[in-house]
Amino acid sequence: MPEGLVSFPKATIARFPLYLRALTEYSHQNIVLVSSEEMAQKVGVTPSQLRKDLSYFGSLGIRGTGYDVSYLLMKIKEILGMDRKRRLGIIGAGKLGMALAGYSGFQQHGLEVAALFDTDPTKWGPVNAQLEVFPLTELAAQRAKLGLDIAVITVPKAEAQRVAELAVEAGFPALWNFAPVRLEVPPEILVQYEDIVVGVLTLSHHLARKLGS
Amino acid sequence: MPEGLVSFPKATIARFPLYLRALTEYSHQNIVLVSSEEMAQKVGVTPSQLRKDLSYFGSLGIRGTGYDVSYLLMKIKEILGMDRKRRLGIIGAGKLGMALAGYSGFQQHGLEVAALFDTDPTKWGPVNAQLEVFPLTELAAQRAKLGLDIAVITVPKAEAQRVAELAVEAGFPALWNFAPVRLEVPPEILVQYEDIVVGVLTLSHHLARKLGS
DNA sequence: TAGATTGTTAATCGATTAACAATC
DNA sequence: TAGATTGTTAATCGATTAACAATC
Repeated sequence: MPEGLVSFPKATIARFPLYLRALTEYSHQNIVLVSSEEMAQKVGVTPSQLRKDLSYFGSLGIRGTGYDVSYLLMKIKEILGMDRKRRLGIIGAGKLGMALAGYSGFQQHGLEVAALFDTDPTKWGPVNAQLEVFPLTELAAQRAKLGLDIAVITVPKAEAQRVAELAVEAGFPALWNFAPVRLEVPPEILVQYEDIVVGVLTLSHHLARKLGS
Repeated sequence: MPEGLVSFPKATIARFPLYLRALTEYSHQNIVLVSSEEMAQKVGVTPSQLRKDLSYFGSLGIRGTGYDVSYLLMKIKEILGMDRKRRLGIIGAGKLGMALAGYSGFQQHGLEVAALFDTDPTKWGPVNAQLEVFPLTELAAQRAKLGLDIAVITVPKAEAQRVAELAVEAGFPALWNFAPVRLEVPPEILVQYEDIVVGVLTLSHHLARKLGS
């Protein structure tokens, strides 16, 4: 299927990070080939769905044989934009912001926390050898200087909208928002919402139905 | 629509925490009535979708008038199982586990971190006045004693499956898994997966398409 | 060639939206 | 009653699955 300017099912894209992980593991185990059957089972989807998902991006397997692990790994990294390093700027150097800054899982996915920003002067300064908390007023300057791609919003709910607007003005093309509010931004800005409470509340709902309370 | 033993669209349930938040805010602002139009706009869904979602749980509004904020709030809390307090036991007192234990947003959603567990003896003991890290061997005993409902898995990937099995043996009906692996558990056990990297990688994908790299 | 497994089509399933009758 | 807004139906849209032809 030719690519062109089409966009792909949201649900498909959301499964690619899972495929990525499975393939990384196969690669570490020196497994060279996998079938859709085997990999689907590992990831928890149907073989049909796995093949369909991959087919949106071309003919990535070998009929009668399966998928070449390292080739597919490369393609999926490309699809997820991991062939180029993405730099994150975290706005809000509170508990959550600092916890994210210290998260070790980003690196292996081509992501790097390159700066933090805060309005509180007591927080300004180096965090470690590679990382510094800057005044929020330096957002635009540091975005350009450090080549930041994604603004991570970890400020309190009440400040999230204002901070989002600052990030847009500063030239960020994408926002990753941890504040539990809907952001009003121009349509060309990409926004990803992250909400820790949604998952556990749906669990709570199912628990209530299951236990009858 | 009568309830019976039917289950509701997953996507519908996932939107209820958003409705909950909007209603909580209206309530704080002493707003008594809202229309589906107004509330949908705030949450970022269509009015049709909001009304459809609510309609699965009965006739919760007043035709010609709108929805009574406090009544709807009560119903949604009920639907999400928030009428009863849910107690969480966090397995893995590492960085992530401790960060979750300190998260202040749980309380207002009827959730409470009531215990932590770890195999490392240097971590055992009180965290603060209300919270203690227990040896993992005490999982079953403390689950029963403290009335824990949900096991939160924050151990490294390699240990997640083993820990999940221990939690099931200990009698937990639900698991909230932060380790990036699929868990094999009996079908009656509820499992919710949480994966911080999925969101930002889909953002990275869209960014790659948007910027052409 | 025979066996295996992909890539793709068509059928099915589920979720969203638009429109409007019901009713406050 | 007239105006407003819900609850619900039917149409649309999108995603998943099953089946199989293509092909290694």
